Amino acid sequence: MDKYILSLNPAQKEAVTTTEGPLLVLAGAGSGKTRVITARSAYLIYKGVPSASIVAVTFTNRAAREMRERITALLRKSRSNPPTVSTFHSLCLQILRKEMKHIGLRKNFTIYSASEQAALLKNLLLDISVYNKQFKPEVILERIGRLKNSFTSPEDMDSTEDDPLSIIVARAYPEYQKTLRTMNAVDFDDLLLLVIELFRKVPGILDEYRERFRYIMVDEYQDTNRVQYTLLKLLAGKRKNLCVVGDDDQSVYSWRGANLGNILDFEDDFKGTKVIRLEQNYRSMGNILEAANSLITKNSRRMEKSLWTSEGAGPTIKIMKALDGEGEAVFVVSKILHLINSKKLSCEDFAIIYRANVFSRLFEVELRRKKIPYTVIGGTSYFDRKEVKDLAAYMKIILNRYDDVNLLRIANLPRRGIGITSIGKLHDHAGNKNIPLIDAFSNASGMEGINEKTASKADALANMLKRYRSAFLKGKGMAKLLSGLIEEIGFHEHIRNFYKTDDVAVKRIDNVNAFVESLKYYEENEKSPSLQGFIETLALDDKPEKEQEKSGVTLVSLHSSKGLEFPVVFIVGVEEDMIPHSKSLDDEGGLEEERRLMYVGITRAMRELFLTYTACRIKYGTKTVSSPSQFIAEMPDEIIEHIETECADEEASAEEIDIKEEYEKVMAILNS
DNA sequence: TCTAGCGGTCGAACA
DNA sequence: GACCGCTAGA
Ligand SMILES: Nc1ncnc2c1ncn2[C@@H]1O[C@H](COP(=O)(O)OP(=O)(O)OP(=O)(O)O)[C@@H](O)[C@H]1O
Repeated sequence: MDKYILSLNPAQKEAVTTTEGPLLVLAGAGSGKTRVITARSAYLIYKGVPSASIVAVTFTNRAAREMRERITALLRKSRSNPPTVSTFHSLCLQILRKEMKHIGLRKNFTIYSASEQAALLKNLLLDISVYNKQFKPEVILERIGRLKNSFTSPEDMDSTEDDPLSIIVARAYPEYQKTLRTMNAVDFDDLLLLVIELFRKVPGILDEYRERFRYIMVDEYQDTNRVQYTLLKLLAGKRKNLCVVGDDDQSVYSWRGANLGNILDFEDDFKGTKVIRLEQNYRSMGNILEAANSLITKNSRRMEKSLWTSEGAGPTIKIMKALDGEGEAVFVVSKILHLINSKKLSCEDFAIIYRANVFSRLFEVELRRKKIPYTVIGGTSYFDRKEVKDLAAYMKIILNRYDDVNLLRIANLPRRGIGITSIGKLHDHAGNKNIPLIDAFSNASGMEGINEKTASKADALANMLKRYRSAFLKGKGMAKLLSGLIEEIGFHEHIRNFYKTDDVAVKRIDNVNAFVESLKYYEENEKSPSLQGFIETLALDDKPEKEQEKSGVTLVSLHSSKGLEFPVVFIVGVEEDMIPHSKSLDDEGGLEEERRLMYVGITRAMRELFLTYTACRIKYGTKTVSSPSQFIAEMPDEIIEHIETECADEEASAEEIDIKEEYEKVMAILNS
């Protein structure tokens, strides 16, 4: 520990040893902000503060996991437990699970993912007959989310707006909240909002948590929203031992309500705040830093900060134009191979960073072709696969019998003779009688418009789910149970029917098996495993350590790359309409946020940075001409170098023919 | 009630 | 290109 403290610079040291009162660490990329939080946590414990009194909040579960590991390593000698390190959402979920009775949530409530939210909203719009194809559920959800995150309850909604979308939102929002509660479900926003509601309603509980979390630290503070801010303010209470670190230039989540005001006004909101600036960058070589600095100064709305490095200039920044998306992938991967061989770098030293997750595919194909291992962060994981989501839906309705959305999903999957019309009738019946859908299934016999055969099928389904419910809730041998369920519903046959070709079906079945495996893994590695716990893991994307193998080249979106670092970084698809994204430009301040995103990407690089773009790209199935991003021109000419690609890799042209073939093969694997 | 096939659409990022 | 919703026909 002492040694670690010594390795900090004076400004960092001051931040670490200022343990009481509000503290704002404001600093640019790579200046050691995260390290301050890690060191400060360890320092507090070292000074005798119980670990249980400390909470550090990070933005992603991945970041939380890494920080926990680092702190644990620092504490090795003292044999203390690590403090709570968690995201806002996980932290709030933990609180809600314990205190749910105070705010009317029932046991085993479900967290709805984006697609479940959309399914719920769509059903409900149809029910109250305001469904309008023009306004997609996602658009309405975004508006609802914005209302929720500005603490606008359905009651105090401004009803003076009369454009069609606002009218629909006004009708949908109250229903949406009501339906979530009847289904004993919450969305991501609710996790935080309900905790705030709880704290306001039951001050005793708030006091309890204030006593418990005496020291609060927040990483990536620039990306917190009003709700998160409110939560922090409540928790910090009079003690105000709140330490936040952030960089206004790295605020890239305005679409989730991130509010720069939180960081800009921190000093006003917390009187007596100590502000510490860190100015030395320990991550990047000079040229990289210069490119980042000169880009970001094009933004008008920012806090002045300086950032320097004691490192040399290092290599120039390489800009590369490829013919098309595939050419870009071929170039990047051959460059990686080349650097691995010539500079003794390992795969883990490389990252390929893109604006949109779809980009990962092209690179995955090429990496596989060259047999280079890689890890994709974010995007659609195999937990998002249809067959996995179907099984998860079974588990969710088993866990929470009010979860109509997931019951609807699996009611006739695999086909069991309960068709759309019957489901519609059952749904209406449940709605009229105010009972959960599953009860309508059990009482289907004799219901108008439902024939006996269907009724008995519905009843059988309800019974089966009930049977599994009592078995699963024991929390033991769940993987076996799931296998049994898969068998009983004939899921494998269903998949074989559904996907005509053997190849694809086999892959899908592999996914199913992998899902069973991950449940098994969870059971074996969790102190007190439960169905609920496993499902939460899925919802919060909080996978256990070992399952998250982090080896090989990293593929990651610009957003998720925040906080990471790599010796060599490729930012790909650096094109107009991509970065800046065409859809971002309508928003107020959209261009500046895109520039910050680019800034985040650039500053991930330690030694070498490549930016690539294409001459044309396939968009929505048609070839479109692309042009380099305006951000490229915003970097000083002296430090950039344009390099040629055509024939950069001699093999490439010779292998051209193979590529097509292998491409198809690999795509088939990836798609399954 | 289910399936195949067609046509329209396309707003990315995350817990 | 991929996904969704609709329609025709079994
Ligand atoms: N005092 C120091 N001496 C040497 N290296 C340091 C020091 N502080 C931090 N570093 C190193 O600098 C790099 C960046 O640190 P860190 O991730 O904490 O920065 P950050 O400000 O959180 O960056 P970002 O905002 O870009 O996420 C890390 O590799 C870290 O180990």
